[in-house]
Amino acid sequence: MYPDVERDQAVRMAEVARALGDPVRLQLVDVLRKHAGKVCVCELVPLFDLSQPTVSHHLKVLRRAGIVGSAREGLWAYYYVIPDALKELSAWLS
Amino acid sequence: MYPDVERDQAVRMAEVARALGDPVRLQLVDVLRKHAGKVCVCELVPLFDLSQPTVSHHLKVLRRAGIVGSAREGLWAYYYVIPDALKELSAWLS
DNA sequence: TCCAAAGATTGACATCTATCACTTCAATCG
DNA sequence: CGATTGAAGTGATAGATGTCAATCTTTGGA
Repeated sequence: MYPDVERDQAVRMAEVARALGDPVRLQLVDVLRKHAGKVCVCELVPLFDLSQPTVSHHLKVLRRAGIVGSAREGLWAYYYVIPDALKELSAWLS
Repeated sequence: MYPDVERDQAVRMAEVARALGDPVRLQLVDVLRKHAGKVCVCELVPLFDLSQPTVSHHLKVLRRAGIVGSAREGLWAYYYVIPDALKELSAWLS
């Protein structure tokens, strides 16, 4: 009925969707996007009623999915949304 | 730093994203969308290297997330994408 | 050199998930 | 009615996930 032109693409997009499939991670991305720059972890943690390691874990999931990147500056770690990381999924959804 | 204007919205969108966070389910939605009408389960099952109950399970997940609907017609069950089900997430991603 | 602070990692735990074989349910047709 | 067929439900199981307390690592300052 249908050739699987989509298999690899589906795997990639599902990976991104799964990473966004948690309210905390979706809000993290939302904050990072709205700030249009890098945000310190120390600012992100107080936004949630979660321990620091848990927030760190969610950021790691987002990083693994290629949605965010991080940069250390001194004691602090800054996170930012990787441009175009959401593009493929966004285009498919539209 | 940021008021949680997004909490409920984030929960809703994350629910949709999580449902799309599996390659099989994403492909199911893709097929249903492209057919722009209802598709019989008996046509969906052979598209995947999965048992019929597993495909049925994935369709149930999509139904619970409000992404697809179903209609029985005689022996057959037809599934279709619910219009606007992906709208909120799509708009946020854009 | 030693301490304090930011953030990541680890270990543990309970819960959820994807999958299948098996069974059940519902509807059509002899 | 009885048999057949499409599809959903059940039970089981291996693996993933979200969370925290405790620990480790790295960096900057006293």
